[in-house]
Amino acid sequence: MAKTDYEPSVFSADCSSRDALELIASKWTVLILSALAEQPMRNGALLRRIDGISQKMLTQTLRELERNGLVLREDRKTTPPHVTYRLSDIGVSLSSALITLDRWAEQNFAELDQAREVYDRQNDQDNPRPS
Amino acid sequence: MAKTDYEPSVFSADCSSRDALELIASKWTVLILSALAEQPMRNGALLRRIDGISQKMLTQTLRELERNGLVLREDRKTTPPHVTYRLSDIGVSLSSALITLDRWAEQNFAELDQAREVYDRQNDQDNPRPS
DNA sequence: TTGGGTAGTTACCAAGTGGCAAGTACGCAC
DNA sequence: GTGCGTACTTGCCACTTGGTAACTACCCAA
Repeated sequence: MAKTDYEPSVFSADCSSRDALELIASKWTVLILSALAEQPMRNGALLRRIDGISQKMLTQTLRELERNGLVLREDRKTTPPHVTYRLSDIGVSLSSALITLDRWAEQNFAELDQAREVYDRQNDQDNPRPS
Repeated sequence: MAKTDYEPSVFSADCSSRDALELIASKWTVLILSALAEQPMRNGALLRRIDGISQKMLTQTLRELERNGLVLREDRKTTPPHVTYRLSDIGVSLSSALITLDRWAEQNFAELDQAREVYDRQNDQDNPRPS
């Protein structure tokens, strides 16, 4: 049961830091936490900010983040519903690392695209489709 | 076709920086790049360093990283085979951000575990399983 | 001729991810 | 009482992820 007997390392499958890594190293997690780092948001605002996310994935990911204490959910219990999500302290501590990832992706995606093109072209040459 | 017409942002589903984010924000990617940041390694060494990874996922992820230019594959074409993987320059530029994630997970997983326990206990109370 | 050593590849299968669309809840304005 | 607005929840279904195990390739040593 006690997983903390191990030297805590993400390289060890038994250490629950691996679980933590799996949670935070996911596309929707990165985007949601980055969005909430800008400012606290409601469900609808997140839906609009994060292009392409579905209601289902948003709710599902928010629940998981809330469950792990990274996001706080404030429900005013009004009608119509008014629910606000914000980062917890520990969520804030994570968000800067995640935003670094965002920026890296935004600054370097062109180079990745180019490398992919080169690689695929070479691969097509190596394995030419027999006509 | 030209995706760069958009303001490049991971929040836009059409920007290929989103694809880049999806590539780098994955568990095995983070672990492999972090391992290679320590030193260049061969297939077997990576298998040993990254506890729990299968040969299949290792090869698959390495290919994808190579395809995107983050990892360089050096094959000595000897028998028995001797293949070394190392980070490219752009891979190195990414690795520090990824290692920050590793460290965050290692330092904070206990707090996440605790939050999860609290959340689940409350949830069980709210929805008691009818006996 | 058989087995070892390295780096794979392939087939099969179970579980998870994620989209879409329809349904739920509920008090308020009309 | 009908519909609106918000925040979900559910069911269905396709696609992806990822594990296991067996197989390939090649040269060398015993």
